[in-house]
Amino acid sequence: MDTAGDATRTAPRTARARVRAELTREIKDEARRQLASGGASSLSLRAVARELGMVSSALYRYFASRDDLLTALIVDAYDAIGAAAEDADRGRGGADGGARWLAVGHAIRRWAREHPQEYALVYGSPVPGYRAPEETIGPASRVTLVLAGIVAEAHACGHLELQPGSWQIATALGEDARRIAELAMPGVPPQVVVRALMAWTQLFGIVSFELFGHMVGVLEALDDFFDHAMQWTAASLGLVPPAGLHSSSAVVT
Amino acid sequence: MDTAGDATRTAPRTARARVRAELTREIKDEARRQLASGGASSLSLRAVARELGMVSSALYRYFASRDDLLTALIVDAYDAIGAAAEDADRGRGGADGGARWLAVGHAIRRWAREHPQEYALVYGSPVPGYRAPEETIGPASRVTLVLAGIVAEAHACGHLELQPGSWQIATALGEDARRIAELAMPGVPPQVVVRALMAWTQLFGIVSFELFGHMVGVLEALDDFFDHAMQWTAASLGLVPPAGLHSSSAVVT
DNA sequence: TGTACATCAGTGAACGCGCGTTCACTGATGTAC
DNA sequence: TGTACATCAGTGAACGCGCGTTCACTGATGTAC
Repeated sequence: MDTAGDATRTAPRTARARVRAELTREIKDEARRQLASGGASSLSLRAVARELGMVSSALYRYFASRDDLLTALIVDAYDAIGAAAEDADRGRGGADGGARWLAVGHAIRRWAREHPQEYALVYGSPVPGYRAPEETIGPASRVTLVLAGIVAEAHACGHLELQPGSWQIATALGEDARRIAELAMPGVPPQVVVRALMAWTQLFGIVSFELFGHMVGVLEALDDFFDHAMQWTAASLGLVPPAGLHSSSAVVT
Repeated sequence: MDTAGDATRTAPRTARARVRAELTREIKDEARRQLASGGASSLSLRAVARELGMVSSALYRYFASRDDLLTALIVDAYDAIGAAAEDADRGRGGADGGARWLAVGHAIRRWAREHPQEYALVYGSPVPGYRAPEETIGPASRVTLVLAGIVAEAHACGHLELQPGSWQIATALGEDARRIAELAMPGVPPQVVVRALMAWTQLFGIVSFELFGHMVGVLEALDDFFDHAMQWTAASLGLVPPAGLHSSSAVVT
């Protein structure tokens, strides 16, 4: 929602700038296409240039090196998955933490299944010889902040039902939890923060196992399993009263 | 525990065969070393040969192709992680499911941290252009069977404390669970099987996030967090009475 | 509105490199009698 | 124990390929006056 003035100031002014923005996009699109059919290590500047009808050296007007192009793709992937999570959560502010948790979880999984190589680029094995620069940190945390926000808001509204049972937390872990709470889930007690971290790793653990082939021959009802796991983690976080979960068809993908 | 006759029949008889076995091992060792410093895609037959003082074509006496060598490394990695799990569980048969679960979980994580690139080879993004042949299936399931065995034996001994609360399971998921129970955890009810699948993905989800860099700047007390998560999943499986878990120092890595 | 200059995009050739795999070969090791 | 032949390991040259990156260049687009 920019003002007209801001829009014209950030939008490309000259024809040259417009063409440049367009071609930058086309290069990334073609690179993504190559990513989809062969993974990060088979992404080649020459092949991208060839496919776009350019000479390979021309790409250096747009990206300083192959690693720069890779970084742009990584940032885009983080941004895309973050946006998918934000979109799924938009307009659901406040009340029903359980429904929000399920909606965001399913949105993350859906994006991952639709973009398996981009998912692998950011959540798979690190690309050998590639060091992620700092500019990836912000986009990387978007999706995590959506999940944390759900817990934080449920807590702020007093909707978090704390689980019974005293689970002691080791000192160092407790400090981490307090730090994380301050950053992303203000006021949320350490026990819940730790449980949120478990839910976070649970979610991505399932999605990664699915996409990386470890469920083949093991599980077939992948949708059901994921939904079940999301309901379980929602309950373990206190986003939902444990007795209230019976049907797995509450949220349909 | 072979008989002497079997041993002599399977052991290399001639000098040639002994040298061949030795060199095969050396090739894989060197390949592993290259894996450790650059990932699967930077594994090169020529570089391996160079390092061993051979000519590159000589490797084709030992492995029919680069993919064949990669397959051997994958099988070895699965076998190594499976053996690590089995070793940690050896001699603990029967009684204390919680302790076994923790010991095996920590052993898996320890192996992964000591062999990050081998872990990434099997649990990270699939190697582009490489299709895992059937011979990897057996070794791949070793580690999983150890975990399943702990749950199965706890159940068989009547030590499994079923969690309260009725969690309905979708039909298709229930069928998967029954099939898995038959294969790996006979007699274990579907609810527990599903919870075991969640514990399984939770475990590898944490290890992968750790090794692939997603905990950097988030969590520092990685040991504590993993131990906490393992205790939590053990309790959720009923391997341990929920009230019995207080200290996280029960199992030391 | 028109000119002079600066900026930029894209070209094409080249550098230097490493890769997987094949093939005809030499010489050593193993086997059968 | 000794000889004749078969098997195998390793060599070295070659094929054909693709890659990232640099560089001097041409011609088009934009800017300042």
